[in-house]
Amino acid sequence: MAVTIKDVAKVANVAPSTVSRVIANSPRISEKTKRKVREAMKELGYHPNFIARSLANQSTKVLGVVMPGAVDKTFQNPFFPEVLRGISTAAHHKQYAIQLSTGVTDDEILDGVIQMVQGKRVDGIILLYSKVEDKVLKYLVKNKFPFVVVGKPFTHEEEITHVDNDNYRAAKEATEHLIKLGHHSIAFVGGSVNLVVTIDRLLGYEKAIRNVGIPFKDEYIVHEEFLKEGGQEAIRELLSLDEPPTALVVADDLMALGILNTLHEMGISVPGQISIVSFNNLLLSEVSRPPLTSVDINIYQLGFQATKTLIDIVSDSDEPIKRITIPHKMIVRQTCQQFNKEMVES
Amino acid sequence: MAVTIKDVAKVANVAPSTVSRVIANSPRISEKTKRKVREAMKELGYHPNFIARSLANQSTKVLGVVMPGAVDKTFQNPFFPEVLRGISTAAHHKQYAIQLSTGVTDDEILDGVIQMVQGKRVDGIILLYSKVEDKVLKYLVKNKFPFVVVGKPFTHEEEITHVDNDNYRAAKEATEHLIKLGHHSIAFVGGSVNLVVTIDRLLGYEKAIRNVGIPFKDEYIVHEEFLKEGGQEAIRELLSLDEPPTALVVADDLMALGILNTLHEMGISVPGQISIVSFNNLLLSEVSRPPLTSVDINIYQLGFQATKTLIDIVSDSDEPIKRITIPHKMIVRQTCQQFNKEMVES
DNA sequence: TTGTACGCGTTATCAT
DNA sequence: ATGATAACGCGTACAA
Repeated sequence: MAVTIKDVAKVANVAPSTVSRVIANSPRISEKTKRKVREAMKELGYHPNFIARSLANQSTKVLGVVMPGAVDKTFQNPFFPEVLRGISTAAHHKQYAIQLSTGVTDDEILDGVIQMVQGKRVDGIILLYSKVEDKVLKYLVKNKFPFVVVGKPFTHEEEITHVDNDNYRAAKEATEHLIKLGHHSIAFVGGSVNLVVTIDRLLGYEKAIRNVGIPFKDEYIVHEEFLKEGGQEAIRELLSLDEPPTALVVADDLMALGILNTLHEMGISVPGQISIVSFNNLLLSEVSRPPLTSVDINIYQLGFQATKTLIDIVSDSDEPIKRITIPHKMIVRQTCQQFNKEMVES
Repeated sequence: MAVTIKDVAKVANVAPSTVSRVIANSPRISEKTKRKVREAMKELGYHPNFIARSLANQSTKVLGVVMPGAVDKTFQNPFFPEVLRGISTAAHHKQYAIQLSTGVTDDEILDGVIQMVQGKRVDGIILLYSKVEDKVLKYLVKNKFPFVVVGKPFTHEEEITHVDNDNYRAAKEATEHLIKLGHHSIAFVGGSVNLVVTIDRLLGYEKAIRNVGIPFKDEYIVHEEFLKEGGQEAIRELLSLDEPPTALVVADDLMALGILNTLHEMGISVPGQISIVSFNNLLLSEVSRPPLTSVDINIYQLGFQATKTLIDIVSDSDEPIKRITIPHKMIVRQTCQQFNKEMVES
């Protein structure tokens, strides 16, 4: 059996409670006994038992992180390691541990969350996605369990603490970038329509084109998963239109990569014949060919701030609701080019 | 305060211990009382408190996962989400939760592990990397704490349960593939020399070339981080040699991607002038240009089996030491080509 | 300043 | 088949 607070107490000739107070560094303990106790702790190699502490405290110092459905490939998106890095850093900083929850179906995920919450395994939860009509989110609100979402809640935005980019503006700017280059036929290739981020970016795109009098065409809107396989289908559909687009706003770098590939196979040059701007600025956007013009959304900060905020919430229950916006920045590389006539004629 | 076992006991008119037995589905409880108790549980919305259970059981039903140093970009390698997916699935399956540990420096990582172990936060640990002289590994062995490593331990291989590919053979086969295509000048671009996987693959490479009488040249061995920035340097060095290689064995797809890019910038065609075979078969190897010939190491299985094994170990302490080898498979795409004279003459 | 005693929610042992 | 009771290791109100 491991060494406990009682063993330390015996060696130091004090009561267990005194040892406990030394651990908490209570000011009501004399320096002398503190030293004595600390020596005993070191001598015995004492380490506090977190489980016991949690039970006594009703607090675990653990944060739950809920990932979206790990439907095989979605998960390979480097977005996740990157948020995790931000989360880890912030958590580690405040001595919190991270518990991960995944599942392939929505019910499995909800199940995991219920385990975490009801089982009192975690003090708070970080939701790594935001979609319409999400059961997990509903469950958390209903049970008044502390949580933050990375992304923007679909409804009750003002009542839920969340950390997000201004995706509306980001997409608007990205689209305007293309417009400034002379493009008029701009298509939008987004991820799942259930994701709020897709909705926001679509709205930003729409605003930008409407602002300059370009009509919004349904045929120019393609929704696919945030993945490369999706990209291939999407692009083929678009190019078969009577008036094919000369530029694309793509919701994710990985998807853009797939599109780049498809275009290459079709013998269409980027940015020669089609310009592309995408989102996330993943590592791989630098090494794609050509390197992607991509909106950096500061994924690390998304995770970091979400965690920091959640810790504030769990450690002070009347922390106000916050809406934190992480700045984005368009990184111009080589997938965009001035519009010219040959594009459509080729 | 949440509903406890006692509340249920009262409602069902039984003792708390009986409720506990019903939860464990003890055969020594009559079906009648079981029904009664279960009804009470449902009525009150009872959920067992995992923390309390852990304290009583001395077991948490949590597995710790230790990632390598999150030195900014290394982490973006999709390898990690993919192992995590395997780990999650296996863990979920057996009702285990996953606790993540990261840190940027080695000491920070060790620190996290010590917290997990001494704090009794986890029942066992999965090490997601294997490098020479690893303090974490040493710590775990010294404390006889249950763990498995994904990869091959540098020493005491027979005494440590681990799940790995046969990287030696995989690299040997990859190299032989190039040899069969007529290549004689084959370079090896590996990741950090401290990683055992790098060492194994290098040995496999060496064996393959020695087998056919090709001398091993130091100048043909380049070590860089498993990253794309690294790739760029590596390739420049190689091509400045008197007798530049006509083929490359590259330790990671992400790195290969960087190399592909660099070569393109230098006006060197792949596979026209240089052939490449790399490892991991990440999603992105399909969408690179040209698509990468890559050895699929079945990352998901690596995580899945490691977790399954670890659970076996923690639930039955005299489980024997195991060495599990996950099969690999070379996926031939378009980065390799028959050697011909023009390659060197161009 | 320090010690005593109880509670946190379970499980397990020993009775009955 | 079930109930009392004592752990598990720690925190804390209350007492001294």
